[in-house]
Amino acid sequence: MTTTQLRKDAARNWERIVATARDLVDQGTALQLNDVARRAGLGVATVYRHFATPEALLETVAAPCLEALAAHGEQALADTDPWRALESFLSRVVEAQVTDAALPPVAAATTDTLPRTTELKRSLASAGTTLLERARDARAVRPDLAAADLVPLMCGIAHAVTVHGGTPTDRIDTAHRYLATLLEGMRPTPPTT
Amino acid sequence: MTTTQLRKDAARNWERIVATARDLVDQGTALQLNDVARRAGLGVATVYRHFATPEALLETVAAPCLEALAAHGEQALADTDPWRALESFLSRVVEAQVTDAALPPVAAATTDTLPRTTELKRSLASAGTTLLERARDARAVRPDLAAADLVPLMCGIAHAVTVHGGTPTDRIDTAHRYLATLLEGMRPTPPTT
Amino acid sequence: MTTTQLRKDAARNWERIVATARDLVDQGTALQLNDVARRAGLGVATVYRHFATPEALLETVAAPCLEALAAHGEQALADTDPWRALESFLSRVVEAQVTDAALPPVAAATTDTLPRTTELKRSLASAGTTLLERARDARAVRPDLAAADLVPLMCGIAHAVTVHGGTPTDRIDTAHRYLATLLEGMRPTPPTT
Amino acid sequence: MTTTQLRKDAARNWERIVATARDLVDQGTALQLNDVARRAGLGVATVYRHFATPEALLETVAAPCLEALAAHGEQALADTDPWRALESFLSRVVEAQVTDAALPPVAAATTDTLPRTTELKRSLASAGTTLLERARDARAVRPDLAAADLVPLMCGIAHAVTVHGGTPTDRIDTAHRYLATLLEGMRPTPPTT
DNA sequence: CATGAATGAGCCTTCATTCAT
DNA sequence: AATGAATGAAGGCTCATTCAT
Repeated sequence: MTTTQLRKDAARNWERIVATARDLVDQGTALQLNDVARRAGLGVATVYRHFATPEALLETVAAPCLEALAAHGEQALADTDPWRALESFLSRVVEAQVTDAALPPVAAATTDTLPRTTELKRSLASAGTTLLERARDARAVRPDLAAADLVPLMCGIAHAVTVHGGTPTDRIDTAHRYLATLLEGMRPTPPTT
Repeated sequence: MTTTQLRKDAARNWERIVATARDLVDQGTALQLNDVARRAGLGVATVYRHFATPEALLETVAAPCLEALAAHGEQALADTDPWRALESFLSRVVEAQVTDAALPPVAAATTDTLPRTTELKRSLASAGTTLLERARDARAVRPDLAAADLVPLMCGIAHAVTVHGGTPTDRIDTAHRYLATLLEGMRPTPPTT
Repeated sequence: MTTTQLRKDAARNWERIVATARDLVDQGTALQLNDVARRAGLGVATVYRHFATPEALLETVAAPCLEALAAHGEQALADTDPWRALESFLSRVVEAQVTDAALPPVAAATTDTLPRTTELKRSLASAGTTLLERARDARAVRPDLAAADLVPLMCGIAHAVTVHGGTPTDRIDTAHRYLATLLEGMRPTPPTT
Repeated sequence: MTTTQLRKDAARNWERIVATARDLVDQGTALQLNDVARRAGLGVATVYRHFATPEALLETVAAPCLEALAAHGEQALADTDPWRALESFLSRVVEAQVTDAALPPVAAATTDTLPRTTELKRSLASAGTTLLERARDARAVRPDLAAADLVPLMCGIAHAVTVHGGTPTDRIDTAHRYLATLLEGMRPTPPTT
C-alpha cells in the first residue's frame, strides 16, 4: 500500500492536481501551487493540503517515472552480461531525464521533500551501484569510477543535451551519443604492451 | 581601447557595481539589481544605467574569466601536440566553470545580452573547433564528435560536478576525473585485430 | 441579479475600496491602486483582486451615476414634448458631468474596461439618439445634428465649465448657461421670409 | 525685442530643443525634459537651463501659434461687420486648438509658467472681449454672454472634437460644425411677436 | 555654459501562504 | 475536507531633478 487511503473525492482531487501539474511540467512551466489550483479548478488550500510545496508536487509528478526506472534497474540485474546491463540501465536513465522535464530537478536535488522520493532515488542508486560493481568485478569498467559518480554523470549528460538543444527527437539521439562517448571512456584502458 | 571612456566617478561606480556583483555571485546569490545597488551604496537607477538587466551584469562579471579562457585557447593552438592542446584547453574550461559561478549560466545561455559576450563565446568556440579539428586530423579523436558538442559537454561536466557536490577543492578534482573519463571516450576506438 | 454573489467579507472590502476611491475622486486625486489599498486599510493584492486596473475602479465608481442617468433617459422618453424631453435629458447629463469627477474621463474614453460600463454608455447613447431623432422628426432641432455629436458636445460643455472654474454651485449654473446657449443653436433656423 | 540676446551656440541649442519638443507634441507624446534632451542630442541640464519645466517648454512651443492668433485678433478688429469679425476670430481659434496639440493644455491652464504666455493669452482674451462687446452693442449676440465665457467655450469645442475623434481633416470639419452650432446659439433670440 | 551620471522616491505588480467561511 | 479571499513583503522599473566635472 503506497498511499494512505483517501476519501473518494479527495482522491479525485489529488489526481486532478497531479495531472494538471504534469501538463505544466510538460509545457516547461514552473510549478506554482496557486496556478495549479486555478487550472485544476480547485481551491488553493486544497492543493496546499495535498502538497505542501511545489517541490512535493514535482516529486509526485516525477514518481511514476522514477518507479519505472527502478523497475528497469531490477530487470537489468537479471542480465548475465554485466556491461550490457549497466549500459542498458544508464541508457534508460538518460533517456528518461531528457524526455521528462520533471526528472532533472528531482535527480539533481540533494535533499528531497517526500520520503517516497528518497526511497526511489535510493533504490535507483542502489541498482546503479550493484550494476557498476558487477561490471567492475568483470573488468568491464575502470576501477576508479565510484558509484557516487553515476547519478552526477547522468545529470551532466542530461544537462549537456539541454544546452545542445534541438527537437525532442534530436535530444534523445544526442543523449545516446553523449552517453556512448562517456561509456567508452568508462571502459578500462587496455594494457599498453 | 575596448570600452568607451567613462568619467572618473562613473568608472568608480561601475567598478563598485561589478565588484559587488562578483561577491554575490561567489556567494551563490542570484543577482538582483536593486540588491546590488543597496549593497554597493548606490542609487538603483545608477545600477540600471550601467546594466540594463541582471544578465548584462552577470555577463560583465563573467567577462574577465572568459577572456582568460580565450587567451588560453590562443596559446593552446601553439602546442604542437594536437591531443595535448585539446586536453589542456578543455581542462581549463572545465576548471573555470566549476571555479567561477558566473560562468555556467553564461556558457549555457543560447542568447547573450552583451555583444562582448557573444564575441568572447564565439572566440572560445572557434578555438575549441580548431583544436578539435586538428586532433581529429591527427586521428587523436573519434570522427563522430562535432565541434558543436564541445560546449554542451563542458557544461554537462560542470553540472555533474555541481550535482556531485563537495568542497571547492573536491570539485576541481572531480571535474578533472570526469573530464578525463570523457576524454578517454573521445579517443578513436583502436582497431580490434 | 447583476453581480456574482460575493462572500460577506469580500463584499465588505469591495465596498470599502469603492468608497475610498470615491473619496479620492471627489478630492480630484488620480486613482492609484496602492494608494487606495493603503487608505482603505487593505492589502494591495486585495484591491488588485477586485479591480485589475485603476480604470476598472474608476468605472465602478462612476457606475451608479451612469445608471441614474440611464434611468432618467428612460423617463425622458415618456415625455410627450420631444424638445423638452431632449433638453431635460441633456441637462441632467451635463449636471452629472460637472458634479461628479468620475464621469468626464469615463465618458470621454473611447474604450471601456468593464462590460458593464460599455453597456451603460450604450444605453445612454441610445436614449440620446432616440430623443434626438424624435426632436428632429418634430422639427425641433436642426437636421444636420448627428446622434454621434451628442456625447462629444456634452463632454465639451463639461470641459468648458471646468476651464471656466468657480465653486461647485457656480459650475452648475455655468453648465446650464452653456447648455442653454448650445441648445439654442441646435434649434432649426427659422425660414428667413 | 522678445528674448534676451543669447550666445550663438546657446541660441542654436534653444532652437533644437524647441524643434524637438514640437515634433514630440505633434506626435502626441507628453513632453519629458530628459527625453527631449536625448532626442535633441543635448545634455539634460542644458534643456533644464533653457526650460525649467515641461510646461515652460510647452508654452514656448505654443507661443508662435498664440502670436498668430493674437495677430489675427488685431486684424479682426478692423472688420466693419462686428458679427463676421467675431465669427472669423473664433473660427481661427478653434481651428488652431484642434490643429495644434500644444494649444489645448496651454489654453485650459489657469496659471501660466512664462510671462510671455500670460501676455499672449491676455492679448487674445482682450481681442475676444472687444469683438464680443462690439457684437453685443450691435445686437448681434445675446446680452447674457460674458467675455469670460469665450475661452472656456472654445476649449470646450476643442475638447468635444477630440472626443468625437476622426482624422485631422475630419476634426477641422467637426470643429466648424460645432462652432457654427454654438454661434447660432449665441445670436440674440428674435422677439417672439 | 554644457554635460550626463547619480539620485531615490514612488509606482506597479506578483506570489507564497494563511485563515475565515 | 474544501474553498478562495486576503495578505503584504518583495521585486521590478521609471522619471524629474540635482550636481560634480
